[in-house]
Amino acid sequence: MRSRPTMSDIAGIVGVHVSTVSRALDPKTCHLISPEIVAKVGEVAAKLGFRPNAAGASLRTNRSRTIGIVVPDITDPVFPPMIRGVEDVLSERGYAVVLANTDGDEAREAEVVASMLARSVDGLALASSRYEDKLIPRIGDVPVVTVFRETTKPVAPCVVFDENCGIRHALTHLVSLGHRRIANIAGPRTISTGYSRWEAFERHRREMKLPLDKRLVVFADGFNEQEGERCAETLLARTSDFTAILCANDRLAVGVIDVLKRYGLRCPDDVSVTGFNDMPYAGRFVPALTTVRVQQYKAGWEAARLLLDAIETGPGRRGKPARIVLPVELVVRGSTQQVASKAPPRTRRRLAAAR
Amino acid sequence: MRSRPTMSDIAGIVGVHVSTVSRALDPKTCHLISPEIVAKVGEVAAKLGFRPNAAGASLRTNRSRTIGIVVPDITDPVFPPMIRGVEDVLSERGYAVVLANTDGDEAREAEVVASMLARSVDGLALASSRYEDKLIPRIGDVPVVTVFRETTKPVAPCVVFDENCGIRHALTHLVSLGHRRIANIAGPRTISTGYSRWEAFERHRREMKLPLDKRLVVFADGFNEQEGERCAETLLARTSDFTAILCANDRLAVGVIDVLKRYGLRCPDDVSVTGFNDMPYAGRFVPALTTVRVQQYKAGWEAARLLLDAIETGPGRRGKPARIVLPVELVVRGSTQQVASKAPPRTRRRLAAAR
DNA sequence: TTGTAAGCGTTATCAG
DNA sequence: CTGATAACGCTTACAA
Repeated sequence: MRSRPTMSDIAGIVGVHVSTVSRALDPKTCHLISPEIVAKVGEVAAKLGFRPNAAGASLRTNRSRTIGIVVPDITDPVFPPMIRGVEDVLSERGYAVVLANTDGDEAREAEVVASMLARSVDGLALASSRYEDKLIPRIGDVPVVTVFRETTKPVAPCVVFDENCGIRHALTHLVSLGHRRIANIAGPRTISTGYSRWEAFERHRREMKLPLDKRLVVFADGFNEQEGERCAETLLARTSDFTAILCANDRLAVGVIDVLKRYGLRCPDDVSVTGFNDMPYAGRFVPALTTVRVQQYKAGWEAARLLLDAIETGPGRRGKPARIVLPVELVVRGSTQQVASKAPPRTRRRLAAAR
Repeated sequence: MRSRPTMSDIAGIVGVHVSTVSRALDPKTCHLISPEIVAKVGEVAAKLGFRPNAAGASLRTNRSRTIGIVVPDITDPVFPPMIRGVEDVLSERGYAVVLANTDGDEAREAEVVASMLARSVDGLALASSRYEDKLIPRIGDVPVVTVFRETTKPVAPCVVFDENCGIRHALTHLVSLGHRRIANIAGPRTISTGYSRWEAFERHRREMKLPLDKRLVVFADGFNEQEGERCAETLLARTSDFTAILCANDRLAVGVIDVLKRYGLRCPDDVSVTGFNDMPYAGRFVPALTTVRVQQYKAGWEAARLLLDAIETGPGRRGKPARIVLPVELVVRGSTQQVASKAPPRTRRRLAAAR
């Protein structure tokens, strides 16, 4: 019927005071204690299987050696590597990670953040923030970083990807294959990746002097296959006058390709498709996705470093928060191909046939 | 410079004692307090944005409304849906989830479990346990369930899949396609899935009177693509006299298919391959994997229910712990095919050519 | 180098 | 119905 051993238990056995035990056990203060006692205390602690009660320490210090990670949905394959990156950095420093999903719901996000704050997390990594975020300023004085995403106003440090460069690479690639009429399945502009990938597409479309046709741009309400399908349907209902589709992420691209197939259009033969993220296994899909590779694990890793910095330097918030932009890389695979040279584009012909 | 509001703050404002505030705020005890005070307290709490300090409560009650999930690697696609299942059940009940990876390392697992126990988790969901597990009995009196895996001795409730049935389905399927010489890339027998899938293979191989050839069985040291590749190399170095390979999971199968391709063998034309788990996107791979679908999300969901039961009924340890076996389903896709009818098998011919 | 004592925020027990 | 009080396990001035 023994409950967990406490410092008093150890103190009792060794014959010293709890505070001595506390000091002996803490690497930062154990030099204040005579080596013999430190040894003795360590020994007894080990024998009893002592584990400091985090609640006691947390109550006293207002720190919990716990950080929170908030993601829209852990089931989206881009997040696990990021989470792993955070965990690898933090667990080495003795931090535990509490995880929550929001499904992109703002109210839910507020709830889970509140629940984490109630648990005195020492920091928060948010992969769920909106571009115009109202939540972060309300968090107060616990360090926050955003990862994969950022906010319009630089209210917290962030780790993001070079979206602009990624889109430019994808577009340049398509153009180099002879594509001119390129559709864009864009992400939700309410979150930074959606916004900036769309903006980059428009910018480079202009710079590359590609034709402007508003029908070729469709906005998804989320980054998933289902939305990819819906947007592809919308696109095809508007026009079939395109030879390539640039998608704001891989899951959208997957949905798009499904719909193309359903309409009797082949990818890449009839329509080239690009994604973004290089999600795990994207190279094994049929067709293998041409996409922009981002460093998911690295992003989590860097976010954790940022968080540790902020936690350990205290609230020394001077100047703008850090903004780490990770480089990206185009990965050319099977979903893109030289445009069919002869007019009329196969797209149009096949679509007509499919109807 | 305001720190987080506490119950005393509320008590001060409302003009009652902290204990009254505590009672008023707790749904279980608020009926003891006059409705007006309950209302008033609730109001002030809301206005201040009060959040109970979990550390205080935890210190007092020895419960934290937190549970731990331990997985080998969150980056393995089978785990996120399971984790999501756990989270969905628990977060609704106000529990937070702390997550840790072990990479299958026993010492690491002991560490993270200890770290979670130090944080007074109310329960533990382990997807990282070994078949002969020494850790669980040492955990003491906090409820544990294993998920995806079980232990030889039923030391904790578990949620597992009907491995035996799954393997039987896969094998029956291959046999119905005319395959007789079927290799098995088995998982590590140190964990229950590896062991029971291998055992099921042997059992049904005998029952179906398939030829016994020890060269056709190779054991992986882990459930990943790299091990799949290594085992396929080993297999091919031993013999090429088989027409199908049953793999203990999808990631092994993916690795196996890579190696086959490298050797100039096509899947499924030359060799049929089956996986296990139906990991996310397995149907989009090339070739689309024929595999055994398991209910990953459901497993997490059930595990969480089991944990809640155990937590809320207290240590009512009577009889054997629950063992939930979830049904599985064969999903036939593109990686299996009728065996080439004419001898000699193409396998042998192509392999010779490849050398 | 070690002991003392206070207190972190909450809840449970006991009075009133 | 409400208040007083103690205690959970730990850290940290401060005192010795």
